[in-house]
Amino acid sequence: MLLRPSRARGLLDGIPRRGPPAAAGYRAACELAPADGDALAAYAGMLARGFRPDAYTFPPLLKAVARRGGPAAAAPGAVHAHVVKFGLGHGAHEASALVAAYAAVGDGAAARAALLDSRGAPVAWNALISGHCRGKRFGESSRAFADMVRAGAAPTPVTYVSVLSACGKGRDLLLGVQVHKRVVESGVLPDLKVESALVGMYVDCADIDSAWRLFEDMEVRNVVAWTSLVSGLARLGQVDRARELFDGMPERDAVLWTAMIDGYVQAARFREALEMFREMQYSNVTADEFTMVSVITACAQLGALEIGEWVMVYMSRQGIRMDVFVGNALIGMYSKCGSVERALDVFNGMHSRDKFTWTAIILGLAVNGHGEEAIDMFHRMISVSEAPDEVTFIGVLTACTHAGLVHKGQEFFHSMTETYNIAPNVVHYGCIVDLLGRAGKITEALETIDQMPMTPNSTILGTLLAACRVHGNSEIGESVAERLIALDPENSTAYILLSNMYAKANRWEDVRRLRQAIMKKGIKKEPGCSLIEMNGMIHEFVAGERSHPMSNEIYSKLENIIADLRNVGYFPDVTEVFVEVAEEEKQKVIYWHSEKLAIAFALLSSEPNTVIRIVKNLRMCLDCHNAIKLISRLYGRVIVVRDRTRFHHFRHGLCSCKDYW
DNA sequence: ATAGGGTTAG
Repeated sequence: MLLRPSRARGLLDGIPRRGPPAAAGYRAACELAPADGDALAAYAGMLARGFRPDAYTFPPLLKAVARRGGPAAAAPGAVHAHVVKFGLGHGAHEASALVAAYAAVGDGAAARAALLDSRGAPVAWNALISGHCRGKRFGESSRAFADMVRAGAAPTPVTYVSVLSACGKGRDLLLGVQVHKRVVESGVLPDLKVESALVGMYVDCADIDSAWRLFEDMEVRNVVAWTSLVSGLARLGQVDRARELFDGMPERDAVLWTAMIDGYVQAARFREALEMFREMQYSNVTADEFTMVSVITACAQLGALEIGEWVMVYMSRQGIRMDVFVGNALIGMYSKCGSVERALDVFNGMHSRDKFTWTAIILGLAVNGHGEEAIDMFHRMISVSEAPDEVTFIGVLTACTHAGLVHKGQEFFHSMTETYNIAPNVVHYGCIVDLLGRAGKITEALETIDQMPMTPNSTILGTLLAACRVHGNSEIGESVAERLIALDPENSTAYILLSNMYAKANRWEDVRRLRQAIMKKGIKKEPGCSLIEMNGMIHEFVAGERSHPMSNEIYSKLENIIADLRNVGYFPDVTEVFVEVAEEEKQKVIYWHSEKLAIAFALLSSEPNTVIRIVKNLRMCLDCHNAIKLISRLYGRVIVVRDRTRFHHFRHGLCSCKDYW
């Protein structure tokens, strides 16, 4: 028996306090719906008022504690001390909850000890299996199952559900098939829950055919099985098939709706995801935290800040908790909408944070040009003993790039292996190439690529090529472009960057030659596309297109804007025009770039002085960058453009990227 | 008490 009174005291001392006052929307959401940390607060309050815990007190408390993870991992021990202190250590409910909590936070030994306390009750074994599964130790789950069988405990349907879930999440099809056989031999079938779990296991192991077969053989089908199939199909890239299935379903609950919404998110069909969410509300199914995560992610990708804000209101109205997942998603959304302040509000208001929270805020700060603050956040993360992972370091390295901290970035890069035992992957090397490239150290950047232990991919070569373009190093640039084209002949970025580089070096003959080669090969530039949200609607603009209902107004507004710009010295820079057309045509091509259309639309439709936020699918061209700088000054507007790789915050005629992108 | 769907990068 583990008894640690110090931990028990720690429980009462360590009750999370509320963060500093935060903006109204999410604070309402927090207050209406206590987060996990508040379960401990409620318990402490109960003791302070002199109430004694009973058999119903600890299981939910343990569940909340186990969910928190991270540095709070010691907490099950603290609750355990109280369980013993109040003489409740012998109930099967407490024992199972303890087993599950210990297993979920990764304390396998304590979990087994608690299991012994329950004298090996089947429910406690189930708790061990599912607890390990919650803690993402799937191998431990199946080991627990094997031990259970060996110990002679009788598996229940929940046992099979739990171990099948572990097989699926661990992507262990071989083991899953073995368990399936055992299920058949055991005689529990037909059992709706077990059958659904089998379907889910095959789906998770990407064996959709087996999943289908099982599903079709089920005499009675429930929402769980349907849901597994829907999300499985979506995950395998067959969203439309998932949708057909969804449409044919007799009954739809929140989980199924969420699976469908998330299916669209996974397929990068974000507008349809939001459309589904709208339909979900019409159908009077109440969304939950899971739904919100998918919806918020869709908003993030679309840069749909207004809808995102509305989602906050919806959450507080519906009493949906702002748990760690929702909070993390919100930080990502505000960051991706270019609103660091709001991202920080959410971060500060969160009761419990995990490594994803820290990583999200570090990335959010870094990518929006607050490099130094991002690095401060990293130090804070370390000081609260949250372990960084490889993604955290992408944020940290990006921060160094944006702050121009070459030496510091290299130090962090080395610390990955030396201090944190994280092997750098190609993306980390890409960050270093970006870091060096931005500082003009092109040769060192090239050396980094040639010396790294993995083969360079097209992204990292593209990063170097972009650096060559900015710094006018056409010598290295040409050879990098050649490598890039050899690696990925259809990659239009390579041609565009190379062409831009020639243009910068006034090598017009080479530009012409390259353009002809591109035409001959039939390589098409992905059309430029910009999104802007206005009054809760997402408007899409494609370069040169007139599909928007306000097109006539927009194009004439654009003419006025350009006339205004010319009055203050703007001259169209057509050096980066990719297509081979006459000079006047090139100007039109430039004028009708999607972000310019979106800005014209925004100037027509939005309130004065409001921030204009645009999401673009490609890298911005030099001319748009120049023009938008001027627009921000001339019209007194802050304009935030999120392009494929970075953010541009235009204000008073300047851009946060300092003209490097 | 144990059970289906979730968060960070490119």
